[in-house]
Amino acid sequence: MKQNDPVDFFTQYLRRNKFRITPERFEILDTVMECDGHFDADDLFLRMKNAGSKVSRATVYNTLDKLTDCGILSRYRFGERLARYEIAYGNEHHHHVICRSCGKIEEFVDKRVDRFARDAATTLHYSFQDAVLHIYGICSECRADGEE
Amino acid sequence: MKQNDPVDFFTQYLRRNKFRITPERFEILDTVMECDGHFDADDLFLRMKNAGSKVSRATVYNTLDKLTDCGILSRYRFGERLARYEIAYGNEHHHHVICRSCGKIEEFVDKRVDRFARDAATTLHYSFQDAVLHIYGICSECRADGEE
DNA sequence: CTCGGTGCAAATGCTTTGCAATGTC
DNA sequence: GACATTGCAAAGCATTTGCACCGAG
Repeated sequence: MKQNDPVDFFTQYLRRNKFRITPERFEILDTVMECDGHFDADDLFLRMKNAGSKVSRATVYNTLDKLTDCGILSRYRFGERLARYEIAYGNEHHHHVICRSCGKIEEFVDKRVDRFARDAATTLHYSFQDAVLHIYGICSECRADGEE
Repeated sequence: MKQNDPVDFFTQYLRRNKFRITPERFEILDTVMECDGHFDADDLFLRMKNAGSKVSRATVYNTLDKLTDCGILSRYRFGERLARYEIAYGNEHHHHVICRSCGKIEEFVDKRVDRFARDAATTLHYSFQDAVLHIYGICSECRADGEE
């Protein structure tokens, strides 16, 4: 049972919202789907540019917005000014542990946190969209380095 | 039993780290302690400027860093580019529910989330510093407005 | 008296915008 | 053909930096 692919999903989203189907949008989606882990807008733009693409930064930003909007991507800010993205489509929802020293990011799944988050939203009469848990600390390698 | 005040606390932090005791730093701390809820660097700078202060933006940013560092303030980014601050000193640790429509932010306390976060950090061999849970949704007023 | 801190203005870095040209519907 | 979308360059905005002066230790 194959889940229908992100290209179809994005096409439907664009149609539903009366956005146009442009080659740039799908070129960006294709490049995005090849990323593993986190990436930022400029990573993506430069990767495309180096691969010979003509897309502009403006279009990359515009499309990243739409991909985030429809849930294909998740957007995060790990205490920085730049936005980082990650593929959400077809991946299990997870949280992040970030090392304040080297910036390394690890993931973990905790359904209980998601459930509590949903409950908290309901209690405060908010509809629930999503919950983002960031845990900050120092990873074991950095602690070892610091001991010298 | 009165807890010793933030001015003493900040003084000790500065001494301990061999930073200088300057009037600007305490002028900023005083203004910060008068804030309720969330504020950003420019809020603070303008409030001080309007009150006749001579402090510069650079000093405000520098001091906000130090106040965050020593734990008097918490710094957040609610999916925006600007950083928001809130007094942490003497307040219970809490999480936030944010309305994606009007930007309203409400707080709630959930010790279980903090405990799970600490456990996750430990499991991944990170020392634990802090955990930030942001829950996004739409508040009841905005949902009502949208129905018209 | 030394060097960290300050104010100011200019620089930076990520993101958005204005505008004329283009291509989808 | 209308008008959303594009590419480009310029603007915007939060924050940082360079530098000359100042003042805490």
